[in-house]
Amino acid sequence: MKAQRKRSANKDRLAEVYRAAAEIILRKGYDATSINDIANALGMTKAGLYHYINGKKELLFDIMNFGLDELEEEVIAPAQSIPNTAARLRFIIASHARLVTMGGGAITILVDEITALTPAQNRKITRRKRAHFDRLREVLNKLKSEGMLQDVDTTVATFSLLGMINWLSRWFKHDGALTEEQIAEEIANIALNGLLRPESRAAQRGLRVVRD
Amino acid sequence: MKAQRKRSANKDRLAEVYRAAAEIILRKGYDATSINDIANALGMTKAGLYHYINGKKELLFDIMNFGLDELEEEVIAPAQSIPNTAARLRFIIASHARLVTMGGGAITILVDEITALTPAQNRKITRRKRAHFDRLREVLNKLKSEGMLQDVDTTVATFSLLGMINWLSRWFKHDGALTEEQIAEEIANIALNGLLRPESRAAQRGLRVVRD
DNA sequence: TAAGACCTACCGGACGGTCGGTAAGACAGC
DNA sequence: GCTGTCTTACCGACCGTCCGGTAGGTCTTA
Repeated sequence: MKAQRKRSANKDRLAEVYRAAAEIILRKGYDATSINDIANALGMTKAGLYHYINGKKELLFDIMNFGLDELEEEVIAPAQSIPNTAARLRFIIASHARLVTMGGGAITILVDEITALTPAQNRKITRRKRAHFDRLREVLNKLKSEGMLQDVDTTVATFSLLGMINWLSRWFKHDGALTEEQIAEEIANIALNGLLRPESRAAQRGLRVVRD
Repeated sequence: MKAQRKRSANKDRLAEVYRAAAEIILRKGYDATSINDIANALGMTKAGLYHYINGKKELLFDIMNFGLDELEEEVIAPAQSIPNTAARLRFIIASHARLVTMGGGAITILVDEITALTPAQNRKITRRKRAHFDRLREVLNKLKSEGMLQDVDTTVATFSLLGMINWLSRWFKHDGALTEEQIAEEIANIALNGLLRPESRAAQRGLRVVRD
């Protein structure tokens, strides 16, 4: 029964469906997006759209997997060939940021609408996300063992990196002052070098202000 | 007709309503949370809950304003009394992070469910968010004029800071390895000092890997 | 002529919200 | 201290709307 075997003729239109659905879901959120919204955006009726998809949840699940495929293809795989660890980290940050800002690539983000999935789907996506997280943290651990990392917890650092990058989709506008390329570089700089100049760090370092 | 004049007897229960609603909305998202969900969590029926609220959107709007009040009270106001700019920035980052992780404080985050609001409500929340963003960027600009900032775009830097902090709510678990206090410090360190040791930056600096 | 790509029409259910109540208490007058 | 009035804090039943999903038909293309 499952619409598994999509032929090549079909495939182009199916990609359009994914692209349109991802764009709307990203903008309005999964729950607030109706099947009709997606169908209309494609110049179709709801029933027509059901010719291509097997349900709303499965559509979301497919799009998430598509986004994760993209991430592995465009960020992880090419990063493997960069021998220097610091340079590899920079590449991962910048290219992931580019994936978020570039048209369509923003799909990676809605990987976080996991609550809308069935438990089984949720588990699969969570596992893939977890694998990506671990790979990224592994890079930081390697840097640490090479003595190149500041004294930071690599788990918190990994989450912070992903936070910076994923938050991009909330504020980035294509007609803004900076290009996708410039923003990717800026984010990599901020993450790797921090905000303060090394010689200006005395003023805040060691200072802790705690509220009770 | 509007339920404006809530007496003090009423007020405690209203706070409970907000707290319960915020907790559920934060966990499941606004659209996926039904009025019934909130009512049940309070041991009430839907109609009973409507004794306290004037509608789902207005409930969300009230909670958002509550979160922003909290942010100004616990982060912005106390920061004013810190004269050193770098120390002030560190305090803002750490205390905002604490606000996100501490119980109930996570409310700040759902300020980002703005699409669910009416246009008028949306405008008001957006204005308050914008004001906060501007205040934060102003701190960075001041640091820049004092020559203490690295060569970064302060707009991108501000968004990145907020991204790191807000993303916290997605991964922080109260029973994790680090305390709220430790995580706040870690995030402040990462943001201010970056990931790489200053003397280890040559390997990646100036290196750009671009895909086409 | 058969399959693919759509459509119109419809269903069951969930949702936000409303309505007419009511139990329990506060408070006044006698 | 009893009675009648008013208010608060809720409830059960219900309504109209919209949503995800389906059944069955029609048009097009190879």
